[in-house]
Amino acid sequence: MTRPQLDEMNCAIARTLDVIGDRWTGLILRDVSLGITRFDAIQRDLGISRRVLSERLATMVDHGILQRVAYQTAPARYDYFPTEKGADLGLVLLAMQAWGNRWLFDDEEVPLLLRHASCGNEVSPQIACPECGEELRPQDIVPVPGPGGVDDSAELTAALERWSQPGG
Amino acid sequence: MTRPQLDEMNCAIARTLDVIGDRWTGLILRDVSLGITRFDAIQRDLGISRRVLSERLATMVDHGILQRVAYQTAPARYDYFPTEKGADLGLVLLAMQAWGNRWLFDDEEVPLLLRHASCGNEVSPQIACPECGEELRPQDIVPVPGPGGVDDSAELTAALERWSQPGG
DNA sequence: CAAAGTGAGTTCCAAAATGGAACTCATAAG
DNA sequence: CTTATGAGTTCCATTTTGGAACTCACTTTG
Repeated sequence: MTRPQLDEMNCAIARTLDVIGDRWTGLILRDVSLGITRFDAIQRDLGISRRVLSERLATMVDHGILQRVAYQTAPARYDYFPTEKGADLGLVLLAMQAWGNRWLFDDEEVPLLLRHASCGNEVSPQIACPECGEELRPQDIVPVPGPGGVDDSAELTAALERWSQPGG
Repeated sequence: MTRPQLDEMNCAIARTLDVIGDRWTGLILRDVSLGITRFDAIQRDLGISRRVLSERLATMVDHGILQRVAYQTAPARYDYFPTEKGADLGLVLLAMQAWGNRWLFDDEEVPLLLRHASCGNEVSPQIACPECGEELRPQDIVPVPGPGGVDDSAELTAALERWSQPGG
């Protein structure tokens, strides 16, 4: 086993990390979403090695989160755009940005704010419960086994049982 | 420059990725949050190399997202718990889980659902605008420069200008 | 009392991933 | 004819990783 087989783990977080769990993929997606869509522009903006950028773009296309669109032929030149699947990762990026703004910058040093286009307000996104509308804090959430059954490790099984105990 | 200096980039996502941007940190935090709090238990659950786990736990403590608490001395043995800063990363993990459940599993194969404790419903978290309450989709958000000024790359400056143009 | 088990690491090596610079190839611009 | 642009690829030295074995301080089992 060379890289860990995260994509075969029975866990949505593990499989998601198989797609975006490295230092560059998230930043490439950010650039592409902001409109920095070409190889050289991304390379200059991030300072990433061309070798790694080339390989990352290819796996992102493989994973279906980016699409590669020629804007000219002879010589072939390309833009990269997020697919729907890739754009949907925007929520993950937003959550990272909100966390980074809160914990890694002083208030007056925050480099980029997020504005909700339809209401015009600056926002630090909160996750809300789509059922009751309340703010959803991580500590308000309990994990419950899904329909996919649980062929989990002994450790996880034990941990999940602890959640369903009274004191959980 | 050995590792890329993401933590010095003027970008909240980059700095956040400096903290959690690898294949293991998110999963370790998941385990610890679920109640798998000890070295050997995490190692068995994830199948991570002991060498890497040891190093990751140390940097997570350095970054202030985990705390290491002795539950016995002689020999010293430890639990790891999320700090407030670490627990706050839960939103990022929730967003990853929601994305993974949606895009990487068939409906009937989803291994773990999330239940909102106070309302009892299963949820796939949505990000909501705290100002107007509407669901916040990534495409509804425009980036605007924050108080920290922008000593950005030419690429990013150009991209941000494009956002504020009519067609943006 | 000896042997085996538990828990949290550390040490070592081979294999894989990375950064960075130089190179390629096609075409356009001066 | 020289330089520039854009999207890569090739090569090498350095880092990071996986994995197995080892350590050290007890505790439990027989």
